[in-house]
Amino acid sequence: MIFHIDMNSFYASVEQSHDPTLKGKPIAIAGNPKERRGIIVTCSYEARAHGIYTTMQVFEAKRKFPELILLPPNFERYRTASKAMFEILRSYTDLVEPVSIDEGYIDMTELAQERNAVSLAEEIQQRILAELDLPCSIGIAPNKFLAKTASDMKKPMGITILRKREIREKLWPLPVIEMHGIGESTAEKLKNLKIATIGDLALANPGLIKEKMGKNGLRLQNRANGIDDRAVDPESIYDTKSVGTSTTLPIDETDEENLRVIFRNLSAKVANRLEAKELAGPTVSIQTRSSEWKNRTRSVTLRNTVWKADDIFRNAWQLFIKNWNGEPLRLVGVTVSNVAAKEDMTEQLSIFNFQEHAKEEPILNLISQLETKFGKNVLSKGVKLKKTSYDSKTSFSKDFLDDHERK
DNA sequence: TCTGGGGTCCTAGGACCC
DNA sequence: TCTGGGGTCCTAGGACCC
Repeated sequence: MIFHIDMNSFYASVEQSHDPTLKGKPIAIAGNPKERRGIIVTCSYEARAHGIYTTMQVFEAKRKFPELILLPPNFERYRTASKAMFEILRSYTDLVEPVSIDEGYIDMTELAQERNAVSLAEEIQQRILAELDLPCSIGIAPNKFLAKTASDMKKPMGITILRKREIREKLWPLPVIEMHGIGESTAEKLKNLKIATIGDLALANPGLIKEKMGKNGLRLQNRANGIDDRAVDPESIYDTKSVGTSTTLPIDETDEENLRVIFRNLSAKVANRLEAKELAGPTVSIQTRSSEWKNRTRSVTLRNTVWKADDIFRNAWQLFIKNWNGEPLRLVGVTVSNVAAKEDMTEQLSIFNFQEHAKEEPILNLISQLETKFGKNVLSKGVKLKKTSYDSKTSFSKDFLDDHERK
């Protein structure tokens, strides 16, 4: 018995709860109202009634509906409300899995033995409304996928049950694009296979699906048949894989010095967030988006984990300089991935300490540059960094030598 | 309607190991 | 000198979600 709780236009609702004079009014949260590239992040139902929607450009929204009340985001406020909401959920069971700031699953199997599921959902919904002044929709179903689908069916303040035996009647008539996990691209692919509705997908030949769409296709087909065995996992929230930040630039940028400053700032931001979460990781990557919307990523995996702004920046900048052809850039980003809790990396600590205090900085810098340029495999396994010397004879992998020995 | 910023997962190829 | 079969790790790109 899984519940999916989905907060209704969360940011806008939090603002309305914070300032009740905004209730019943068309409001929207916009990234940066003054920026040319600001977009609508969330808007109230009143705003939606006037054709305003998420991802719409701010100037377009204003043009369409001049009376729209625009508010800057206040993420601290949203995080606080989110925490309080999940605390209410946890007062029912520990089996709470936050999915994002405004939605999560709870496994109510045990509680539903003694109490009616709908009345439990009503109570949760009423408590969130009474205690936090926030509306939500709840989906009730035998698994995550159906619960998520159900919570989407009635908004705001809906409670929807989706039983397995109702799939044919309630789920199958919907177009595939409505399905969680299917976006524009997959919908287009399915269209070419003459699959238009979720029912078409459910009943399609699995061999064909596997052939054309791989294992993801089969998973989607299972979901269409109401099959989903994912457990509610309260720990998943602690399982951060990457920490990154990116920014769309005010103008398409071509100036290397400006870009250097931007990369420095992005690296510092990532370092701060890693620090706050006590995470570090060995992989540094950069993202760029050209003025023609061409996206690129470049990454390097180092022998050490990094978390400091300087180390992140040094590697990010090397990656950038190595790959940038001078084209105007609309967006740049920096990410550290494969992260893990810092205290879990005791094995690495001696290397860090050594690196921090090394007198051999030129050597370490050289290694770092080589790694950025040629990848981690520049150094073969079992390389020893000695206190006073670096044994170059045994330290380069075969591949690297084949290509670069002479140099 | 030409589109922000935070993420996760998957695929495919290549290098490498035993 | 060329060959199986099992596997891991890394990189780049893409789809998707909120």
